[in-house]
Amino acid sequence: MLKLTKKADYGLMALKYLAEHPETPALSAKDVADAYGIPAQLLAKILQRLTKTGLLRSHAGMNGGYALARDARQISAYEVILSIDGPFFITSCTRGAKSCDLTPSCTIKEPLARVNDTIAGVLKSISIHDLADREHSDAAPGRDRQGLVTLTV
Amino acid sequence: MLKLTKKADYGLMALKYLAEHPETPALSAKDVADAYGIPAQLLAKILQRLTKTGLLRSHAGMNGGYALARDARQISAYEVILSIDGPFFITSCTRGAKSCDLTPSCTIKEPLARVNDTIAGVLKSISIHDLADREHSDAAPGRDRQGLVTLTV
DNA sequence: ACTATATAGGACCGATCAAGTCGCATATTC
DNA sequence: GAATATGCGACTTGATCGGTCCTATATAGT
Ligand code: SF4
Ligand code: SF4
Repeated sequence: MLKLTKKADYGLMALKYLAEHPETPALSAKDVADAYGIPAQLLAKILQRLTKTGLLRSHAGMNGGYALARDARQISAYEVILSIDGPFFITSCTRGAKSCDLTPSCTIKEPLARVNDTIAGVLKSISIHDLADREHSDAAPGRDRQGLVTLTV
Repeated sequence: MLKLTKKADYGLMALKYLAEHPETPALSAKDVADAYGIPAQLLAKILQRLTKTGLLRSHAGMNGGYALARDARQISAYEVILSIDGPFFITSCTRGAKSCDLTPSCTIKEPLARVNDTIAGVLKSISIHDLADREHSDAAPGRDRQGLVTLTV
């Protein structure tokens, strides 16, 4: 329950890795997979998905690979999860097609929808850059960087 | 991914229902199940779980049933989910026993752990009472009730 | 041209887990 | 003692996740 898929996990790791190597023009799926021990074929498909949704730019052939399509600051964890796992919903209803059959009688779907939005907001407030540049975290200048999320049930 | 189990859903609904009927000494699992169309046997086991974790008080026999063990304000959604679905973790690692085998090389588990805490905080800030008393939401007095959650990746 | 490298993507499989059912034991009230 | 209700474990079914395999295509270097 409420568990991130490993695919999304891997995707985040890969994007972070790409963000940490801005000098290289492109890194292959195998490069990234080897760096962490992720199954190469699996990661390949994940990166393909991220490419199709526009988060990555790919280049086939030798010395090919993937590179971030945007600045790491402009890519949110939410987008990554969305790309890999599809629409983000914590409840079974709101899942377009075959939802929970007691949707009409349910009285908590509205409040839960708000919780859903809140969590989505948290994810949206996290960028790949945030994951990557951990080292300067404490040495950050006066204005501490922190996302404020308001939750009104 | 990141989806609440229906069991937790049902549990929240049931608790809310109990919170809305404070006059009755106890409501049976069947009562609640019929009120929403939840499979009775399934809900029974959920309520038993909630009883075992101390969120509900049960009474067997005729006119028996369940009642909230505490005030609805003192029961958080987090506790409910925890009781029904077990420990709350969005990642596969930190799952005590058989975790992800690339835990050592993973570089995002720490940031994700912080996200985990943030989401847990959101859930903790929601009480059964919040789910139940929806009607006076807009008519609330000056100080608007809203949970502030700080997220520092 | 040929080959090595790399992306693109479909088919498939096994393990796990959620959801729900069944059966039986126990407690309580009438 | 019958009706009601909790308590609890075993079980079945279906979906989803994690992962593999196989093929097609694109590109760079020799
Ligand atoms: S309808 Fe109510 S019970 Fe069914 S999934 Fe949505 S929230 Fe959960
Ligand atoms: S170790 Fe990294 S990859 Fe494995 S589960 Fe934890 S976070 Fe996800």
